[in-house]
Amino acid sequence: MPELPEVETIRGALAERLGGARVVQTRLRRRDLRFRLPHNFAARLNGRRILGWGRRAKYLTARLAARSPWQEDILFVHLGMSGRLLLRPQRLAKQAADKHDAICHEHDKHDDVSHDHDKHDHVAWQMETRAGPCWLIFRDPRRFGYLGLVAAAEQAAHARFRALGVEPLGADLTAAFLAARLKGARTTLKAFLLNQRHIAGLGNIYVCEALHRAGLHPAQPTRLAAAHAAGLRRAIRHTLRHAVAAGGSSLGRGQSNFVAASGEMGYFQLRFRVYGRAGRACRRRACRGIIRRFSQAGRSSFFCPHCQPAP
DNA sequence: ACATAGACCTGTTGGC
DNA sequence: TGCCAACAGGTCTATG
Repeated sequence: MPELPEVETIRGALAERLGGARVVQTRLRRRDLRFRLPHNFAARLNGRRILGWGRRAKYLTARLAARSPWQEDILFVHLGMSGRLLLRPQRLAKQAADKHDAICHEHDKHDDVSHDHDKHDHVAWQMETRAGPCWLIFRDPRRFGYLGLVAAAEQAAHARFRALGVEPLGADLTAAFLAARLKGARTTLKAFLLNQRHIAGLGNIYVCEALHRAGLHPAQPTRLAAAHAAGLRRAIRHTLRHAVAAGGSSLGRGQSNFVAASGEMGYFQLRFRVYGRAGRACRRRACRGIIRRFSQAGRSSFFCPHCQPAP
């Protein structure tokens, strides 16, 4: 789910709903996420006000007000593959929490929201907002996601952040920068764009989409593609901006895997040009190509053989 | 420096 | 219907 557009969509929703909120309490159900939760995690959060919600690459960040004698901290959230953040009104979430704590009787599995707790809800925060109390829930079945805390002044140097490349929608991603990095790399476009050390925030979906928009084959060597840096840059930014405007993507049928904080979901998946469309017609006007899928570094790549000629 | 494979987890889907 | 294999938005590590 969560590539840059999804995280950005969640950030926007949280900023709206939880801007200036105060953490009342933190409930932990399991600490063994991809990385273990920090010690004193709950104690370091409880009582603090959230000054703002941000995003760096695929990380969601919350800036926590200084509490003497400490300084401002950053709470960061990586959603991994299956992570979600859910907002629940106080009453419903309390029922869910109590029910969960009461050690799992069998519970009915239909869609009654008042029973909508889940065995994969690992962390829950009770928040006091302008509009009243509510719960923010971190749910992640696969537990590839994780949370962390870092002093605001040390964020950039933190192990999870220091190696990250430029923001794809930021001013640092210039054609010249991209061309230089492409020339210096000895790999394929697909691997290059997935590598967060160059550009941070793209994942499998948006790399496939951006390469199609740019007319470049995912297996093309980066050195040969350096001449197309300007077009590739444009395609990346175009793809991401459209996806953010559409509220990100939600994959899976019936039940969305991406639910923004307030419950709405993204619609960009309706506009995929290549991702998940193997065997279907290319969507570019007047193109008769059929989308193909192949495996690259263990991940699926999708491309149109007409628009993206083999290297 | 890079490619590949495997690891970490659980859930869903498609074929037989 | 059941069972099983393949696959899924992401890193991270080990090995060649």
